[in-house]
Amino acid sequence: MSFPGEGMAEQKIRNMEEFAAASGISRPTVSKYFNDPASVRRTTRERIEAALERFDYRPNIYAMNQNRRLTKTVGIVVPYLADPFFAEIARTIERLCIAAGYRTILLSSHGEPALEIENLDNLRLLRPAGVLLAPLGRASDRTAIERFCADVPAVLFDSRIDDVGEAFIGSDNGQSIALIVDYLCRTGEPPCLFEMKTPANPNARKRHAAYLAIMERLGHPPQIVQIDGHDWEFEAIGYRGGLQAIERRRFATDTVLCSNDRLAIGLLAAAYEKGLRVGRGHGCALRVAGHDDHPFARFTCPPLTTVSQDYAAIAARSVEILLSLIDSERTGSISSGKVVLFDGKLVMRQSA
Amino acid sequence: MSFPGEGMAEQKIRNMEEFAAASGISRPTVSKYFNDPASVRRTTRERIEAALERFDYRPNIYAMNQNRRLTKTVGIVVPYLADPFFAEIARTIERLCIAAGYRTILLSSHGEPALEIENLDNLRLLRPAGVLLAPLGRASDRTAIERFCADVPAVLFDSRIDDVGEAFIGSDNGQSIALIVDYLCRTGEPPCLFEMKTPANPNARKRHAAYLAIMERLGHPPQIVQIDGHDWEFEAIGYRGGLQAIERRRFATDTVLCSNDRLAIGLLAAAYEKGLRVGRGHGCALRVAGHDDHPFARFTCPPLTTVSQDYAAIAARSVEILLSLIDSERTGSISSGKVVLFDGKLVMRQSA
DNA sequence: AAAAAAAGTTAGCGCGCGTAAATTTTATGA
DNA sequence: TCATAAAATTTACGCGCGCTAACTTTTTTT
Repeated sequence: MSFPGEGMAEQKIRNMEEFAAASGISRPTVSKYFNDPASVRRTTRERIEAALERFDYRPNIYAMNQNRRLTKTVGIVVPYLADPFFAEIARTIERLCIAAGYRTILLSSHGEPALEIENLDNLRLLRPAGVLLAPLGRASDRTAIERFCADVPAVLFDSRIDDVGEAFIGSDNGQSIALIVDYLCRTGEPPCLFEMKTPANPNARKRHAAYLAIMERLGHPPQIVQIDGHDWEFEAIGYRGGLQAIERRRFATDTVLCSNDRLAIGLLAAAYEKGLRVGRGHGCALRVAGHDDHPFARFTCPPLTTVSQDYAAIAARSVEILLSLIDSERTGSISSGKVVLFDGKLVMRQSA
Repeated sequence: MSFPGEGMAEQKIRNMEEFAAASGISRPTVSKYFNDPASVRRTTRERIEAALERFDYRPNIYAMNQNRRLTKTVGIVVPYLADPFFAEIARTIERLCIAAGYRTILLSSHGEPALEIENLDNLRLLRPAGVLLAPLGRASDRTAIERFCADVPAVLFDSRIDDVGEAFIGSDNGQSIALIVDYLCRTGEPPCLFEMKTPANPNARKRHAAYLAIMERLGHPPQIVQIDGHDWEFEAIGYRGGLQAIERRRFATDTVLCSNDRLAIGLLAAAYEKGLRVGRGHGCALRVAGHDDHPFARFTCPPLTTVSQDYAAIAARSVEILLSLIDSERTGSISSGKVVLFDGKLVMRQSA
């Protein structure tokens, strides 16, 4: 029954049964359509889509996921969402997953190992088709993550945990550190490395090692300034550590390479407070470089010279590998611990 | 059958039926327990929890949500997650919801109105118990949000849309702008207002109005510098607009009040590039103040003087109201458009 | 101690969909 | 044209849990 003035407001569709009846197609075929529109005949598809416009029905997610063997959702877990770097890479990943026909669920561990495990436990209940995981790193419960990866197809990115997960996508810290150190040495004094004493992130360790290697190759003695701090508030850590390092004259040269941009932002604030002019011009007392090309690095004073991580590529490749992994899970083929590292690019600004 | 050395590895529990049998309790009672552990007798609860330790069973979320009238999840929608301000307030909200026994699902509209609607559509499918929504503002599809709020208990925060949602929690822009303008006038020249021409956020309009009001009351002519930009990359907008404004000498006084901190961060970068020393000391050409006490405002050069939003209070109150709303939804009582505004506090740093 | 209240048990339906097997219809091509 | 393959349909069952009613047991009250 249709009332004048009600437009398309026909009967309310409550479930797939009713929708199938209204569209003149059997329910199993409609179900097939929703699982893969291309799996039904063109004429059938058109009839369903015509009905779809009239009734705007959408299948019940819970009922779908309860019965499907393969849930059409992928989980995304990042270590610290309040860091715009992770917010942006998560967003890029989300886009790609949705474009591939998956739902997405974004979780942040907020720097807490317990929360990381809780996130994985909760994810497991959702029976996701796959998971993209950027672990906390050192603080992560390796065993728990290993168990999780045994159950769920998982691709790790950003922070590597050796031999965990089906693949790892990240940056080549060796290449990027060599790049920036080489640049700094060519244009001025060799850099000191400014880093946390017990870094949460394994990248920091690789950067440390890469720094030692490149300095040795260039024939300079390594100068490392390690600062305290064990949470994810890197700006605050860099600021406090920077103040101390400046006061105690711990920087052996006038050039500092920070283990990451957020630390550098803190150091810039400390240098400003101490009246040290940062940059490479006349009258500058300090050169400061970072790593990552953080979204805010363009807007520091002075703008931060750094090495970019190609996070668009990291995101794209991570999703690509996960999807193929999900597919091979269905077909039964086996893939193993693939590692993909992308090169960083020098981003020259004013700070060094 | 129990194998030596296997420890607790007893039979695998597949569903609540099996778990109930293993724990010696009937399934309906176990179901009651999972819906509210306090609803069963203490001795029963202890028996269930003992079994829980042996088998680590957890009910199937999809089956639960399919049959429950009230899903134990709340949705959180923020306009732009790459802004640490929203990331942190979202986290605070998450904590509170989880503590209250709810699952949480975090979505970001990423500055795109279409995505905001999509988020709400997807949320609706999840039949959440309630939603905490920080809308995009001007760009939001008011009708769509209204429809959503008619179906789902929703509390709006941060950005108000008049007469939409059951409640709104935010900051008192009138109070906070008066506070900072008054401070700036007492300590130097009266401020110009630095804002976007067509701000995405309704708070910006209220701050504009509040600026006019307080300047009038203090007997100063208002000076407004409006800049172009219509996305959420406020730092970039503030930077470009700041460069132009400085070049064309559009600031009538030496003091600038930015509509928000991210704009201020951009302006600081522009001032630095133009060689304008920012601060309130001798030799400073410009005073810059912001609004919000953004997580990064402490680390700008110079550190940014601003007005803090009490986002802990905003988060707490939003959740509190939503939960009572959900509860009254069950009991049938009716509440109406409550509005709660929190005062800002002056955060004096070095930039003004 | 008996009576009342509370908690637990048994039994069974329903939710909305996936999926498999068997059957019928439609498209393909020689 | 007809045999054959491909697609769609029908039929039927199962997923894991919420929820209710009627009944039984345990606990609390007086």
